[in-house]
Formats: sequence, C-alpha cells, structure tokens
Amino acid sequence: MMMMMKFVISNSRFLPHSAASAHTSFCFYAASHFSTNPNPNNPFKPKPHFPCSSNPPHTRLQHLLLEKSKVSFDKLDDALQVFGKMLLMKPLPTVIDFNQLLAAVVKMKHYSVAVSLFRKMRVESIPVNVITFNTLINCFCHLNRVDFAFSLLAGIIKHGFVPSVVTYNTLIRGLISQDMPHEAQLLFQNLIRFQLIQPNVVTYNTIIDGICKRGNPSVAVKLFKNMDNKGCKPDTVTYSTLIDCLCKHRLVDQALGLLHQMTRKAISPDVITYNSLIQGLCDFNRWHDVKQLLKEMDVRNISRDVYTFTILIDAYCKEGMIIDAEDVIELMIQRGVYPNVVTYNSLMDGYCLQGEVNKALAVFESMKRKGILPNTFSYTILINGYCRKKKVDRAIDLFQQMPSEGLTPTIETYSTILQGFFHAGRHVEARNFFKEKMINQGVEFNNVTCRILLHGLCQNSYVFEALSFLQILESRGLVPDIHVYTILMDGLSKNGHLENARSLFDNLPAKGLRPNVKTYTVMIQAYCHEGLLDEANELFREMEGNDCLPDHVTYNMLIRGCLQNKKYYEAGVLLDEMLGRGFATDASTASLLLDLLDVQEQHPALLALWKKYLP
DNA sequence: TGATGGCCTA
Repeated sequence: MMMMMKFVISNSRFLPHSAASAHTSFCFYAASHFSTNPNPNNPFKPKPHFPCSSNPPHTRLQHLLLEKSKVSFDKLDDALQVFGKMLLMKPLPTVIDFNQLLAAVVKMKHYSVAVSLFRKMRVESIPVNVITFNTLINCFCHLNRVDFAFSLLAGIIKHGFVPSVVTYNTLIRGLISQDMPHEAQLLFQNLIRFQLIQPNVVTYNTIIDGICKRGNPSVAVKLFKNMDNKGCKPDTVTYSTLIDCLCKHRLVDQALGLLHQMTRKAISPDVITYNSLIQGLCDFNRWHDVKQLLKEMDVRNISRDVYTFTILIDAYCKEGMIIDAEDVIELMIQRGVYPNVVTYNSLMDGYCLQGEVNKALAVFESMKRKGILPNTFSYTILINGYCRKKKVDRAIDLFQQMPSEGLTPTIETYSTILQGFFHAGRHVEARNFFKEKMINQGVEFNNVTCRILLHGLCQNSYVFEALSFLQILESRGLVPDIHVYTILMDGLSKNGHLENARSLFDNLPAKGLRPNVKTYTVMIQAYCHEGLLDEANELFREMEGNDCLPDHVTYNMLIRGCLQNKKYYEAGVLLDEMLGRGFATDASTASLLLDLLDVQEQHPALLALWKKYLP
C-alpha cells in the first residue's frame, strides 16, 4: 500500500495529461495493488455499484432521527443507535443522511468507529458517494494510516467517482501529519502539473502549514505571496497560519505586520489570529502590545476564548505573577469561559515554579472534583513540583498512580523523576530508576534524558560510568547532540581528565557537530584550570573564526584564568575588550580581583586594573 | 453533506 501511495505521489511519468484519464490511471495502479495484497483490515473491498436512493419521503420519526444526526450527539452511543435505526428504515435514508451521521461521529473524534460504520455500510450495500470516501480518508489520516487513505483514493475511482479537491487536500494534510512533508509537496506539485485539480485556498493553507511545520517561514511567505498570481486569494486561515509560524520563529513584528496587512485587505482576523499573536508577544514579555491587542479584540467584538485566557494565565505564571493568573481564572469564569485541563495545568505549573506544590495539588484535586480529568501533563507538572522540593517519594507515588488513571508516563515524566533523584542527591536511586524503569522497560529516551543522566553522574564524579551509559544509549539509537558532549567534556575536565575532554572536543567535527559557546567555554575553563593559558587563548581566538562569539561567561572565565595565573596585563586587555562589547564583569571575577589585591596589593599592574575597572 | 490554522510538560 505504501508503494502505491509513493507511486501516486512521485512517479509522475505515468501520469497522463488529461485529468480524467489521470484519475483512471490512479485507479488502475491502486486496484492492481489491492488484488495482489489482500488485507483483512483493508477498509476497501470492491463492491458492485448501487444506485443512490432518491430522497424518498420520510416519516416524522425518521425526520427526527435524521435531524439529530445533523446536529451532534452528546454520546457516541446515541450516534450508533441512530445508525442502527437508519439501517432498518424503508426506504433507506439518503446518502447525505449517512454522510452526516459519519461526520457527526468524526466530529467526536471517534475515527475508528467511523471506519467500522463505513464497513458496515459497504456490507449492507448502503450507497456511498465521493463525500463518504472523503470522510473516511480523513478518518484514516487521523488514525495515522495514510496508506489506507490512499487505498480509498483508488476506491473512489474504482466506483466511477472523481476525486475532488477535498480528497487531495485531505491526503496532503495526512501526509504532512505523518511527517512526510516532502511527499505532500510532491503530490501538490503533481496536482498542478497534471491539472488533476485546481488547488483552492484550503490546498494552499495546508501546504503553507506544512512548510511552516518544517520550520521554514520564509519559504511559506514566498508561497503565500505567489497565491494571488495563481488566482487564489488568501483568507483568514492563510494569514493566521503564517502569523503563528512567524511568532513561533520569534518574528513577532513581521507577524504584526501581517495582521495590519490583512485588515487593510478587509480579511478579518479571528480569535485564533489574535491568540497566536498574543502568545508570540507574551514570549517576549511585550505586555503593552498584548494589552493593545486585547483592546483591539474588544473593538472588533472578537471575544476571548479558553485559549486566550490560558495563554495569559500561562504567561503570568511564568513571570511568577500567580495572583494575576488567579484573577484571570476568576474573570474568565465570570465571562462564561470555563478553564480546561490545559488552563489548570498552567496554573499548577505556576504554583510549582513558586515552590507551592501544595497549592498545585489543591488545583489538581479541584479539577478532578469539577470532572476535568487530569492528563499526563498534569501528572508530570505535579511530579516536577515535588521533585523541585526534593520530595521524590511523593513524585514516585504519583508516577505509580498514573497507569490506574489510564495514563502512560511520557519521556518527560521519566526525565523529570530522573532529574528529581539527582537534585535530591539520590544518585544511586537515579541510576536504578534509569536502568530498571527506563532501559529494561524499553522506554524511548531523547537527548534531554541523556543530558540529565550524564550531568547527574558527572556531578557525582561518575564520569566513566557516564561514558558507558552514553554507549548504551547510542546502541539504542540515540544520536547525542552537542549539549551532551559539552556536559561530558565539562565532567571529564572537572574530574581531572582533561586529555579525554580534549579528545572528545577534537572528535566533534567527525561526528558532524559544531561546538557552541558553552562547549568552547567549558574547554577554556578546563585549560585555565590546568594553567594552560596559551591553549585557552588559542581556543578563545578560534571561536570567533568559527562564527561563535564569546559571551560574558567566556570572557569572565578567561579573565579569571589570567588573574589566577598572574597574567595581569593579559587580563587587562581582555577586560577592555569585554567591556567594549557591552559585557559586565561578573561577581566572581570582581571578588577574585579583590582577593588578589588583599594578598599582594603592592603589585602595580593589579592595582592599575583595580583602579581602572572597579572604581 | 466532506478538507485547513491556535494554548500547557523536564
């Protein structure tokens, strides 16, 4: 099935130039694939054609039943009951009625249920149309089965239907969500090249979103600017997608520019547009601009939703302004917007950051009482709160409680506990936890876990154990990043193994890694500590050549190295350079200078430094 | 009748 999908996307030499026959060629390859690859889970089983029912008059009861499916169901059971009754109706409800029922199930996110209803419809020979297929394609995409979605594309053609722009939009979206943006783009290009469909604004929005998720705002903006030429006018979603992308790439002012551009073009921003911008501005603590946008929303009569309030609460919490966050909760409830699990998680995190884990626990309990189920985040936040307080046993209790609530700890949960053990000085338990609960259970780890583990071990002087753990992690597929190696180099040099640190450093390019400011600073510090000032200086000059500017930590480190090694003149030169770059002398450098003066105040060079830099 | 965008975790 994957092969068939790849074929549709990439093998363009088989795609003819007329739209109709192009679709048919899709059908041919898809169908031939089915016949050779029977799959019991395959939703598509070729069926004979059925005429659509011709809108027969329904009884009152039937109308009521069908009306219900058009709105939405509180419970899945209601939908299933209606479906059962629909199957029994004579004459059968129309294909539209069935489609709307499926849509209602999809709206409740019960994708696999929708799939089984669809199978039942096929078994019962209920007529379907291209919209039914599109709905199912969407379900498979949400179930991460793009391969099945593509097999339904073949099913559409086999039934003599023509895939619509919605079909392809859904498939493109599915590819993107399956982390196949490249394939999505190829499909998009082939659709245009062979004129299979005329892309509409949703097609562009989907592709732009995909490019944004690949982290390429400038490419996305380029495509956006090209839309108009292709006869496709950007809409609110286009602008919102781009604005969000720009905000996430810290280009908030450019995003604000787009907000103004869209209003000039009479495309009205909605609450989502504003939420993205407010989040972007909060990230930069631009409170004044946030207030401005909130006012603008009022003027435009766009009311704040639970996202808006949650963004504000989260921002207040991160700034330690818990009282203000509490006020926002109050305000939103007054306005009839109710906090959800995310809102409460943000508040809990805020309390934990303040060391008020008991208040976080109170929030946790109160949300349960309100019928809002805590999720994995809630647990992880609370576990983190306890770990910060060094109450690791409480954290472990919560961790063990998770499965009974139907929750699976994530790698973040594990990492938090690991960090908690080290923070509490319980490195033996940390190692046991890592071995027994993570390695032996096959938990997938990432670079952050690796950093926590290696940092914890190195700090406790288990440098070589750290190295062997790294080997285990690498054998399990982890590709260590530069931060991991920096931690190791720091650990090695601080435990008297400068040579090992140096060889790790020298091997970085072979691993395709570039040292960053911290890496250089760690090595410079190591050289200074061993009195190897020449090496330290050489590395310091090498940094700039490698487009890696020293920061205030690097300068202070090297200056302290010079002072400790009685290179007062060199220290003076570096101090000049550092101050010239707008960095300040840090406290430990200042106090070192002071201490040195205490011991040997007669030294003229030292005295000159003192007078010049610390008046 | 169907398809697209936004918030929270170490």
